[in-house]
Amino acid sequence: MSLRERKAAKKKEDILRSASLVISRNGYHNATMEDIAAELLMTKGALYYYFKNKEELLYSCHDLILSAAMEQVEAIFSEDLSSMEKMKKAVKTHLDIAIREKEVFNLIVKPEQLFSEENIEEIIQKRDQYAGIFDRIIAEGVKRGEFNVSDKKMARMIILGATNWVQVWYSQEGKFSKEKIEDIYAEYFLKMLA
Amino acid sequence: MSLRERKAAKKKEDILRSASLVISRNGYHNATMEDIAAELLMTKGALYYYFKNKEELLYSCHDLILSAAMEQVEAIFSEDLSSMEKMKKAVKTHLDIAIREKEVFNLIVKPEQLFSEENIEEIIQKRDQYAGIFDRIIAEGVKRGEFNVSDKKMARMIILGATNWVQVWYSQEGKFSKEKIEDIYAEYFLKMLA
Amino acid sequence: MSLRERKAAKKKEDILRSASLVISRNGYHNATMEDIAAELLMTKGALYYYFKNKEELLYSCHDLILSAAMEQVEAIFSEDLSSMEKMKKAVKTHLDIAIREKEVFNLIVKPEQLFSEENIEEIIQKRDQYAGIFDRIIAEGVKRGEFNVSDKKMARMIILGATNWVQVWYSQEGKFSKEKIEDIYAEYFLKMLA
Amino acid sequence: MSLRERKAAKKKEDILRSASLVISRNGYHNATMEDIAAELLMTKGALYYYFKNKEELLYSCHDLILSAAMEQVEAIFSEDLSSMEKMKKAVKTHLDIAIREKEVFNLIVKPEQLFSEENIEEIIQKRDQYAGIFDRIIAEGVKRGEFNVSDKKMARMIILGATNWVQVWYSQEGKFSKEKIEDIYAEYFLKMLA
DNA sequence: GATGAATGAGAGTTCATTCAT
DNA sequence: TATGAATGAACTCTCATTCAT
Repeated sequence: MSLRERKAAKKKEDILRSASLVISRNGYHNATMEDIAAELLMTKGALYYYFKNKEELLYSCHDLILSAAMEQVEAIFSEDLSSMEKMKKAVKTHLDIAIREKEVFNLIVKPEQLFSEENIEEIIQKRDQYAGIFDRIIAEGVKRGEFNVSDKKMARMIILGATNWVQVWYSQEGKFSKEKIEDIYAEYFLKMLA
Repeated sequence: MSLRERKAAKKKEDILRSASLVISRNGYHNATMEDIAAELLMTKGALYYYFKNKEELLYSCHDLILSAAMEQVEAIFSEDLSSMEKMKKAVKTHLDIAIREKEVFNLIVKPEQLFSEENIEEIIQKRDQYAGIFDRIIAEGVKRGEFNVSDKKMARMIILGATNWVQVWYSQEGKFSKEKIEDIYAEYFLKMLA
Repeated sequence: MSLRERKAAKKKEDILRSASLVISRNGYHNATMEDIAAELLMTKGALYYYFKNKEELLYSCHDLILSAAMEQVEAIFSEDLSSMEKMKKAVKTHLDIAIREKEVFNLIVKPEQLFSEENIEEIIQKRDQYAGIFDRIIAEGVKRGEFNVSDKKMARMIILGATNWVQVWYSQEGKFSKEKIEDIYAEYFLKMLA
Repeated sequence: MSLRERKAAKKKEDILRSASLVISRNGYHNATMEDIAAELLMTKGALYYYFKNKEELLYSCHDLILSAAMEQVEAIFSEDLSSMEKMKKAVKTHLDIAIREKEVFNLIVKPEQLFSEENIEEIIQKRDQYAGIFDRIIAEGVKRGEFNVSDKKMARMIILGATNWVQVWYSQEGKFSKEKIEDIYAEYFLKMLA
């Protein structure tokens, strides 16, 4: 990658970060291109130099975070740990991202309403892929005799649902630290899976 | 209440129902005043006779559903049942509404972004009040020795979070019936609380 | 048609007239919705109450004129006249409209570049239909022995091409009156067809 | 002319050719600087090294073609031929260019709308000069007794109008070959002038 | 000479809201 | 009470043009 390309890539990342920020502040639907640009002291026109349109900018934003999350959780699955340990770490990772990326994470929620057909399929697929890692952890745990669940998929949905929800109510001012929350959530889930 | 007032109240309810429908169909941000009015064969101008503005219409919409939910869950709490039974019924009720009212239910999720200061406080308060009933069920269960949890509030958050999340992925075509989902969810939660 | 409807229809016509005017003044591509609205002391937003979008407004504009032209020329064809008389009158009518509606008439020229697939077919069809009347006049003249042409279609193309071109150079200030132009054109064409 | 200047002149020609191509493909108003540059694997910024702005580029484009046409038709006029032969050849040449340069040729149509005062005068003048050659052919033919027309200018306008119009409907797929069209047009015109 | 990047003005479009009738 | 009509602000997107490097 040439210097130019690296610079451009960096700029794209900056824009994505700015977009994430604005989305977090104003919510997805009130995040205008103007806002996103202003955050970087650019004009909105410049954004179109890097992204075809708003949808693609937002799509990239979403993709960036989901890809990172996937990488991390996949790595955890590959570690040499008990299934309970894996789940504990995976939940913590997921919570960590869900809290940190609050709003952007939310784009995953209703992609059908935000994205057009071009992108929607890839999004759904990636989302399923991500959820699939949790399924594999659970399945492995059941096989190893660590977990005992009546329905694996439903268990995963409860886990991801509850953790996704965290970003709805979580705020720095809350009485619980992020670490504390992560511990308690993991504990409850393991109890549920046991 | 005079006849005129009763007529107006009825019309308001009609509008709210229409709004719920449109929101469920198009998603919150794509529900225009025009759409809502069209559903009732009115013109959008008429809506302003009954509601000050869009926010208030949406607020009422949200309030209607939350109030109904509260009433039902409160009733369950007052019944003469074991805490486990109460929780099971409450979860089922909550799931039932979350699935049926999909989108409108979502207004609860990010009220800060949708409503202005005037309404926001009341919404948060009502939401907390609703969550409080679940807190009371858990507290009662702990006192009675039915439940055994390390942190009550967190347990409630997991339960409501997971159930709220249902509407994100649930769709009639899914392989699980609503009843089946309700049973499994209740089972997992009770295991978690035990 | 109710009073309301008639009022709306009248307004639509006003807009069309205004659009024609602005197009004539600024040229097709520089005629903005703002300009068209300003001409009527409206705001551009109001135009969207009457027309779905700019294309449809322009399409209606074009359709109005072409339809009127068609009606007139069709009537001439039905008259009890010699083919030469018919052609003379048809050419005059065509020239009359081409001169009066200068710019709007030009929309017919390159519809492929201005209109989307939805409208394009209908436009082409109508245009062909209009040209068809001239074809019929020529064919009739040939059958009656009044005209003597090697290729009917090509003759029509020359006639319509030359008359369409009039609006390119014609301007009130020119040394020829409209009537004079019409006479000379007709004379030349008849000589060509003889 | 220095080497440098010659190089620049060559590049200018390349750009003009590219511009013609893009205009022909997309139509005048949809030909962006970006498109024109891309055709030459340049960036649009570079175009501004050779041309002051878009208008001047387009002006040059137009000028190039008109100049070439003028040269050819002027040469025909100077040949030792009957007026009828001259007109036949001139018409064929004109048709040839009109068909080949379709869109660019169209710039001539409404120069008032495309060019600013700076260029407009020169364009009109050149256009009149070009038309003048046809006038001279006709005048010569009249003097020689080959042609018999009531109004020379009008005759020329019909001829150029009809031929200009060709590019509106002509397309390779048509049932007539370019040669056939040229023959028929010439035949009709000569009949008209006779 | 040429590029990548940015600007800024303006276009079309949408929609909550208002108001005379 | 309700409607038709209009407003105005906001938004996405485009493109000719500029300029440091």
